[in-house]
Amino acid sequence: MTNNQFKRGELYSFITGKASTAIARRLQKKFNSANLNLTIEQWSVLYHLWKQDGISQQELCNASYRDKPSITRLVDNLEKLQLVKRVSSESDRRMNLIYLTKQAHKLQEQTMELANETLNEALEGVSPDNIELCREVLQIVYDNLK
Amino acid sequence: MTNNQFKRGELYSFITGKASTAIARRLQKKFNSANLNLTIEQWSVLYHLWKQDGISQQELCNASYRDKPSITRLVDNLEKLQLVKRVSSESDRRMNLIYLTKQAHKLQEQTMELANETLNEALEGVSPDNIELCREVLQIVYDNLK
DNA sequence: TTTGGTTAGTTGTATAAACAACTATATGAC
DNA sequence: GTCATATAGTTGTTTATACAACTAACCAAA
Repeated sequence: MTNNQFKRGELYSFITGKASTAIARRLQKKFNSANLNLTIEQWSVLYHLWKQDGISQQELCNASYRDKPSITRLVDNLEKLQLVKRVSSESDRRMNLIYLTKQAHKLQEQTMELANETLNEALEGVSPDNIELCREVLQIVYDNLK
Repeated sequence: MTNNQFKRGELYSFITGKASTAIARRLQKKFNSANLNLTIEQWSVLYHLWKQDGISQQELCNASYRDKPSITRLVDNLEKLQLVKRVSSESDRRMNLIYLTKQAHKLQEQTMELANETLNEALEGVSPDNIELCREVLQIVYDNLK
């Protein structure tokens, strides 16, 4: 019984923590080695803005699965680093539209390359089919819980 | 090129964040609903102590993939909650051996049941074979990066 | 037994997440 | 138009993580 519980627990630990934190740490170390003064969380916000610039903080919340205070503070820090600018929306003055600076645009290519590099290292020895299957399982997990 | 980068990025987000944080959040909500005044991180430390009581903080670091300051503070908070006690080792006075309290032992069954419940909800609709395959992929990812 | 290096743990500081309480703006019913 | 309600964002507080610098204890070579 207890034994069985711990078997599930091992499964739990694989799904929740180990692999994902290992990837994040590896990428963070690559950023640090490249003297990019940027956290993975800040990068993940830039990532959404590279896809679509000038979206609101609320849209950043939805895209990055964070709550509003988290985005407020991430945008605060990104503004301090002069990587984004808050621009009050003309049509709805409650909204801040977040725009990338020139400096942030310059970061895209280098950081995405480091992210791809990290992913290649992480998935070495895993077949494309198994990568896709794993991705599908994780998507189902997310959909089951959201 | 940029397009290709973003395809990898999507894969990246699945592996790193969404599924695992969704599971952790769901379990935390179950703890809160049950009026268990306990964070997932605190629970994960108790989890290792349920397997083996009286291990050192360093062993907790290794088991839970955290650095020493993280464990120091988690043990601080668990001590405040009267769930563990630090006992200085007789054989090596540098070491603290961490022991569960009676109260912590009582939490095991209930919290493991909630964890199993969460895992069942998360993996609904995923075949055992695919669960195992996904677990193996995540193990390889971890081994590749550690 | 002294010295130098290693290991276990703590403390300081910065960043981030979760939750609650708050302000300001917009919107819809009347 | 006024008022209730909803939405966008901010602020305060607690907990957690990462990294660096630190103390205390151990250990081994001289």
